[in-house]
Amino acid sequence: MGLTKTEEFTAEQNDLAMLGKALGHPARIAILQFLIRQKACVCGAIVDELPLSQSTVSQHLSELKKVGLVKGDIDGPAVCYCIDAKAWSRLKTVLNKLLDDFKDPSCC
Amino acid sequence: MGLTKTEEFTAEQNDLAMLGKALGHPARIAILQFLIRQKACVCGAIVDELPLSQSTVSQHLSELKKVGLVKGDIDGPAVCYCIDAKAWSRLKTVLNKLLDDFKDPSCC
DNA sequence: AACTTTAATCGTAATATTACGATTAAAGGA
DNA sequence: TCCTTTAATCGTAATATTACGATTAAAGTT
Repeated sequence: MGLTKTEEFTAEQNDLAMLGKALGHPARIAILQFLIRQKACVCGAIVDELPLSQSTVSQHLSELKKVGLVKGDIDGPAVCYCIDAKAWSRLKTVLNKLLDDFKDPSCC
Repeated sequence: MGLTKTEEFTAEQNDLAMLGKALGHPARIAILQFLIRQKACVCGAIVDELPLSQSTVSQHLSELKKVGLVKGDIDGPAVCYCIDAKAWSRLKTVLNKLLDDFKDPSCC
């Protein structure tokens, strides 16, 4: 086992879970915060900022790219990463839909 | 390895990551949605709703309890679960702080 | 062409997560 | 008291994640 039963859940549930998972590591939160703060965002600058090796940072970046939150533009031998505005706004929508659905305690 | 370097990140980053991780599985999203929808929320009802075994659901519930999003009140031999309104509102605050920090593409 | 810089990928080891059946513990009912 | 119901925990197996060093690939420079 150890294999998530993706097929058994709705697309919305899997979508939210994928995004949540992407946010589920402090290094990836740190990367996103850094990309928000900085306007220039060469990969090397992220590596310098984080207490992790280059290969590990690259792995985290690739998770964030996989869910689309971050995109990278090749710039010479370097890569300029940044937040994908469209994906970010979708993240907000999807997450706020869940967050705002809960209104009233009313139980327990 | 395989061990997250928690000490190297800020409390805020770890906090956000913990919450994100809790949302990072479709079963846990489904549980939260169910708890939002239903007002009564006996554990057995959640097990019936999900395509997972009782023990697996219990494990997911315990993850959600660990981060405080869900609390359980013992009610005879059953347990009534519900969303912790305070934790939920903290989740909203913390998450929206991150989400709203990003304004402008301006890069790449 | 040879060299440098930059980032992705490979290989590997350790730890974590997911899932299930079986067992246990707690509470109520017969 | 014994039995039933309900949910947590245990034990276990499979898969996933995290992290690193080493290597590779791509792009520019000399």
